[in-house]
Amino acid sequence: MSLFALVDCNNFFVSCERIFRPDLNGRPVVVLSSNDGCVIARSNEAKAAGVPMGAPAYQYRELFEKYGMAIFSSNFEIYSDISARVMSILSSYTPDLQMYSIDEAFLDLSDMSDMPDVEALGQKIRRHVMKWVGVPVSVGFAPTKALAKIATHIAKKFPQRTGGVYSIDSEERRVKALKWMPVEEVWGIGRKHARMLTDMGVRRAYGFTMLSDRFVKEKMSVSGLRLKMELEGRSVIEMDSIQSRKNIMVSRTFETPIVEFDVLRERITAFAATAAGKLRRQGSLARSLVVYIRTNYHNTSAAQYSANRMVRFDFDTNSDIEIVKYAVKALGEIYREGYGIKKAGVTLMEFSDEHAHQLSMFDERDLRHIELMRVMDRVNVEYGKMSLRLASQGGGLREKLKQENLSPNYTTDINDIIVVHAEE
DNA sequence: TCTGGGGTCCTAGGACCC
DNA sequence: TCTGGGGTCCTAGGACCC
Repeated sequence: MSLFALVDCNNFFVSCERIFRPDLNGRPVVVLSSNDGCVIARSNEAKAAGVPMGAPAYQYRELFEKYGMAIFSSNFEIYSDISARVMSILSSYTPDLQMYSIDEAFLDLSDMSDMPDVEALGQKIRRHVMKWVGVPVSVGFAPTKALAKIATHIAKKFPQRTGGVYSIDSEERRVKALKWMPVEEVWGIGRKHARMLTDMGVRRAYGFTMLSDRFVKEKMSVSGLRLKMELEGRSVIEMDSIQSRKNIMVSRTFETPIVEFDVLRERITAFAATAAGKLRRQGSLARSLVVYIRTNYHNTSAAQYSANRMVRFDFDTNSDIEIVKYAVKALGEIYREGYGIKKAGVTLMEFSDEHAHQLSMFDERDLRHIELMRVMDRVNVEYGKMSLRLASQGGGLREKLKQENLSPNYTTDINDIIVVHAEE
């Protein structure tokens, strides 16, 4: 019998900001996307005030004002750091941990020698994370990942009754949960499929599991079928760990569209260099990349253009210099004069392990790059990001980003470390 | 005037090869 | 006149996730 726990941080980005601003507990808080464009995290109070997920910030200024909401620009340096601390605590419960996203992880407890008292275990995890990191979490237990998702959903939705921990550990609870769960909130059923299902009169997860396998597969492909099996209690969803990611993407939306090739090249260069740095940090080499550019699709009156180009390298590499060279080449092939490019990005693909890599006789990799990159990464850790960079990448990633409400990097930048005033 | 960034998986069609 | 079938790669798009 399989058993999974899903641990999910509550309103994660907001909770991160509150660690350093405890005065904001109980007050409405929102966190905005890059460029301060739209809302990507809300406290319970902000949700209650009617701020939807993904809301464009400019449309909600009045509401923010009315409720005296605290507004933060997103600070992913802090969030990643807090996330790593939470994950490290969770991994002390089982080595079989799959970080599913920045704020949640599945713990595979199937191999535990004796069946744990899940209620007690869940509470222990909650206290542990709260005490050592200061982030509230919800915990759900179930025999499959999709059911554990629902269990966590229930724990979060009814904190008073569940104490933040819920377990789907009997057929009775499974059916009860599915009969309660709205179909559009089920993990794996998105807008399109939810619409199709409710149009047919299927409004709850339970109704979805009553459909025929054939129908589900035809309309929702094998992913839909796997989901159905999971909801029925058969564990079939496997997940790779975050360490074996298949792509690394760096992209940005520009505040003002970019028309000139030289400006665009500078941005693409910065994206490629940032992606290469991430690649080195996870100890991988890449074999290919995709560069994409597109105009603003919200602006329907302007001429639209979007394109992407894949290039395969002559050899596996993680050098800024090589990767930037290929990215600029790809950009050159898709660039068209006269379009205002609103968003662009670089994705690295086809990874291999840096250390397992065998130098072939025909390997054209310039070995001097390896040492150069090592030095560059070291300098940047010691003296701050972007201290050392390629001349062609301009001001780097943050250039032209609007971030009016950015919090300091309390935990990751020595200059921003929190100061405690002690009184006698 | 303003609308994120980073991922995964699946399917279908065309090119090309034998 | 007749005009296969299987495999792989690439591209593009759709749907979903947090």
